Amino acid sequence: MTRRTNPKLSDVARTAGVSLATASRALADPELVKAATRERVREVAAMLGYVPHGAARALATRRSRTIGAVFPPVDNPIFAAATQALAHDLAAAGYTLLLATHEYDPAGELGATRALIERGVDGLELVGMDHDPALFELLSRSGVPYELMWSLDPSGHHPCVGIAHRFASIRITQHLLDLGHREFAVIAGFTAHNDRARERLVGVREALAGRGIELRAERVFETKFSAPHGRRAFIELLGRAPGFTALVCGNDVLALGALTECVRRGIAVPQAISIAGFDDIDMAAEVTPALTTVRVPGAEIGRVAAARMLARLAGDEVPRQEEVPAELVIRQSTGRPPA
Amino acid sequence: MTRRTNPKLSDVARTAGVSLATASRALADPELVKAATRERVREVAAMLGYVPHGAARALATRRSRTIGAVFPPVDNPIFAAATQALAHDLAAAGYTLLLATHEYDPAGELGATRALIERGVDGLELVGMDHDPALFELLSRSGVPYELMWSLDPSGHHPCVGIAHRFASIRITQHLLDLGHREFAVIAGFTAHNDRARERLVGVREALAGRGIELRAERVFETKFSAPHGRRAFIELLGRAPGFTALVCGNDVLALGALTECVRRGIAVPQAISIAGFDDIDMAAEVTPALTTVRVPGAEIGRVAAARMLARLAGDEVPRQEEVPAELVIRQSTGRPPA
DNA sequence: ATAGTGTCTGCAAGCGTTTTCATTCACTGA
DNA sequence: TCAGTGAATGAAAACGCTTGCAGACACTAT
Repeated sequence: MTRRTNPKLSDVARTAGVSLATASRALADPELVKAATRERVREVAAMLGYVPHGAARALATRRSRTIGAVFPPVDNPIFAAATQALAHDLAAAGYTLLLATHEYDPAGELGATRALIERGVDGLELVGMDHDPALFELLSRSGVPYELMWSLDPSGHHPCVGIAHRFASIRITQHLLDLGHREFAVIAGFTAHNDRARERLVGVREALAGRGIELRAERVFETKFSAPHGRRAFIELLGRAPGFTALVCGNDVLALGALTECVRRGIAVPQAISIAGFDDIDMAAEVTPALTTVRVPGAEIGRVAAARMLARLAGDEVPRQEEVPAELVIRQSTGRPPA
Repeated sequence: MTRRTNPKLSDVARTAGVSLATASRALADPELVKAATRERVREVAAMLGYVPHGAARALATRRSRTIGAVFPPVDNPIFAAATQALAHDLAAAGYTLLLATHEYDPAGELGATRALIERGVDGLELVGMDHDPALFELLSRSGVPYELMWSLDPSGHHPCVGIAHRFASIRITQHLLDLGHREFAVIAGFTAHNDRARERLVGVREALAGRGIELRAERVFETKFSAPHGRRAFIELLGRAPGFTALVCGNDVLALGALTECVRRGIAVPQAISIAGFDDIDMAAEVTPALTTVRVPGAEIGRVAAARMLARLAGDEVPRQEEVPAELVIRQSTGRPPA
């Protein structure tokens, strides 16, 4: 069997007995062509199993109907939720998601972004504010519309949708302060190249400073976002500067790691130590004790980002910044400090 | 400021004082052009901020350097892990991932697949064996190389990489049988259009049948893969046909939902009820009691799928089927049944 | 009859690359 | 000196689609 090449539009046109232009219009701008012709073309297309050639179309129309997204690892549940929402909502509007990830490194992110732009994405979704200046330059040169997800831009310069990390962090810290805690420790994500991690840490510091409490340097540990790393960080803190009664974690995954270690060691949570997370991933409500955290609506961010991008591509105006609510969720992992 | 259009290759060529052909070669086939010329072209390209136009290149070369993947919701941690691995490994080889998802529905999957093929993907990754016949027809018509991930094809017809779900399910059920359990219940994922869910359920039935035990219909509940759904299913089973001492779940997310409800109700796990999951997501090891489960190496599946696809695109032969190991992981959520 | 008005269709010029084929040019060896 | 060789370059033809423009045609209003 000879591997016959896929039928192209000219084949459809010829078989249907119309010109290339008419065939194109019959499929793309149905109202421009007489009903009978249109039907004939469509039937022939279906019969031949015609599949449009996206690259050719993209070349002619200068649009790829493709949106790029550059994420840190999407196996982080919160990014997975956003990716899912993004892919789903874009697909509903006829767009497809080109996904690239990086390991929280500026070089990887820049390369990934460049790859997406080369693929001709119509728009680009990025995470956070911290980016290589070369990335912003690339963005403005290429003229691709973009959105920064997750954070809000203090400079008001970039279109973005996200939450106020620092403020949310202040609130959860105040919750612990209000419970009576004075001895704090923090397991943060790496703050280099990550404004979310940084702002959350700053939030803790500010909230404490507001009550005249200083966060001791040896009570802060930066690590990778994973449960095992969270556990190890907790062990490290316990060894290095014990005596804290409240542990604020950079995200839920880290908090769950710390929580597991507590269970393992028989440290009562929250009676001996209170633990707070950030993100409110699905599991936060499922573990015991359920985790006090800040709900970061990842899926909602993905949805809003998709909607904003689609609106912009349709020529509509959207607010420069869009804040989604980050709600404090008090569960069982935080309580009064031991007397 | 006039929005100057992006420089194209002809601009680079003119500025560098060479022909279009030479410019193209200088960037793509460096060895074909004299070192001096090559350098000049490259410098000009960098200076002008030239970014190749992917659609034009794809049209000319008939390759997009893009791989499509169609997943069920990627916010399921196990699929998220595979997506991450896939995107990462493809990127390392200069390919980008076009991601589409669906809600476990054949129509959505078919549409998503068609969209990817229209985008001109060089290869396609799908999940599982259950697909609309129209999808397979589309696949063979278009001639796009594809891989089925997650399962193994009993017919040996399709290229695939995955695990033997039924066998793994039999093993974890036998583990429970060996502990002395005789009263089983199952929370399964929806088995329609999902061979993994179906095979896992069949595995439980077969293992029980092997010991002369029948799985009662009212002890089986199919539901959506989410922790809340798992919890509700558990409550339903408890109300409908109590008395089971072993609960086998279609995946870890369902199992964690059931586990949470046990903790909530003070049902001792594993003393009163043993719970087994499937997948070994990160959280399985973090909860208390830690979950007995089958390790499905999602990231590994993604890696192997990427490697196989890249090899095939490079013209290499790969084995038609590749099985990745699915290991039984015995933790604390399973034990002897109550006397 | 004639001009005027739409509606439908076709021609052909792009879109920005890659790649085949031919050409030029500087060498080489006889 | 001259054909022969190989390396470097250029001209131009694809790749498969969209779309501006103009023509053909059937009407209607004058």
